[in-house]
Amino acid sequence: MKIEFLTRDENRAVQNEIIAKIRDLINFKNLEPGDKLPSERMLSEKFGVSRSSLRETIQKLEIYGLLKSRPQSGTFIADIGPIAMQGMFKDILELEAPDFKALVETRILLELKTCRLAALRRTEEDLAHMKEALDAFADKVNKGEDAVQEDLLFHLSIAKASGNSTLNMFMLIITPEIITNFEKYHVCNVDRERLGLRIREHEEIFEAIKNQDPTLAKEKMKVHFKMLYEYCYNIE
Amino acid sequence: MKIEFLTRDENRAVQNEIIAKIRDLINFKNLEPGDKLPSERMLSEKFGVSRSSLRETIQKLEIYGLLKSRPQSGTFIADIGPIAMQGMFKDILELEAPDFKALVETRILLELKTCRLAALRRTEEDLAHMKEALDAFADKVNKGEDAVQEDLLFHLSIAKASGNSTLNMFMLIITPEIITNFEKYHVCNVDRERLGLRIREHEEIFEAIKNQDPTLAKEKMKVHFKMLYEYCYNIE
DNA sequence: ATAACAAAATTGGTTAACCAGATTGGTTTG
DNA sequence: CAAACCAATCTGGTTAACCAATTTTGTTAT
Repeated sequence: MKIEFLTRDENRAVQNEIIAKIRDLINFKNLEPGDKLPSERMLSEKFGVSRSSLRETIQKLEIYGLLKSRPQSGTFIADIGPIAMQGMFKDILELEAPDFKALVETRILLELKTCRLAALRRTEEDLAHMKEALDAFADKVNKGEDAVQEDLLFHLSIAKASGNSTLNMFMLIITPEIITNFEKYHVCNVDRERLGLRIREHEEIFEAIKNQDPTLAKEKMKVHFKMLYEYCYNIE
Repeated sequence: MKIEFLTRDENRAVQNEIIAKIRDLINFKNLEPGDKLPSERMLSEKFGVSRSSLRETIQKLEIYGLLKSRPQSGTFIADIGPIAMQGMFKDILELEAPDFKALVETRILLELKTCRLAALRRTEEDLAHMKEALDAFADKVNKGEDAVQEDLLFHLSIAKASGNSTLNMFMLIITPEIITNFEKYHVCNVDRERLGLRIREHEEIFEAIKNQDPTLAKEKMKVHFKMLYEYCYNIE
């Protein structure tokens, strides 16, 4: 158990060292945006790390948009300029692991937006998808079973209906962590009455989106979160 | 040029195939949360793909929180339950590439929040960091040079001051794409008078955060974005 | 029968050799 | 002299062999 975290941290530390070395290389050699980085072989030798570790790190920096690898050609520096590049590197290296509070805070922010956008943009297909998730949640609750998963899937169906793939992606990234923390802190263990209320809230959100009323949808989502919010903050 | 996108899409397509195969495996074999996936060697052979491709895919699914690799032990399925698992897989596979509109929309949402949080939580260190970025921006503008990078770095310093590492991470992810699109569409090419106004807006945001006035900070940020917003929407 | 231990097999991670396509520099040809 | 072409070289991607730690399993001693 402890070892897992240790190796993870070690791994992260190694990767951060490589990131710092790449930053220094770009800085020192005055590499301009669009320039080609030295080949992976050269870099791995120069840095004294395995080529696979280096490739892994490059892939991470590709996610952050700082590098672009082109097959059989080379790895290139993104066109964001040297100053932004150095700033981004600094921030990425200093970035710390998210805590539960940050996750919930972010989730609420994202969902109030996706909800509103979904009301504006949802297609018939989106509605069908949402309805399906809604029914699955209600069924599970009525059976008296745990329904955290179905709950979250309904919210994800809203994110999808928002038509904003960036917001959708962000919701997907935070959702598993949210679920595990919910189960960990037993956020889901609420009484039957409250769960029935939860279904109604979902239905009201769904109806607002169906009727293309963004203001109402957001308002209903806010109410939905209000209970969750105070429940979460009681834990900490 | 065209080839780059082709190979990227091909790569993505291959990865998505592997993701689908992993999903089917979990589904078909009724693997429970916490269960161990077959070894990388077995999977790569079974799927008919290279082990490195498989590892790459596993790493991607680790980012989304669906899998957890433990050295010398195995790859394990996250504790989010089978239903959430299948839903997540579906959404990830259907996720499409973000467009500029989605990026700007997301950015504005994130920044109105980070700005507010920064006003509540900023430390003295954060303030110093922000002030530095602010001055760098003003200097560059006063010299009549392009200052898109400094502009964005000021905004990133606010994200950092928000004390929410998830929001900070999301800002880091979208920023490079924002910069390149800004330069592509020449969003930065505005007249001197407007740039002077931009500096004042930054200063006002900074002051509001310094004075720990979240409402004012958000309001000032909203004004700041109003100009940007209408400018962006004129392009499309 | 059970607990302790050790050896063998299995694991993700690493390294090194290999591949196909892109780049480049020199040569040829109009 | 310039443009076209071709082969040598360099690239990221792939494959296969290797490593160290872990897990399992069989054996032994109590």
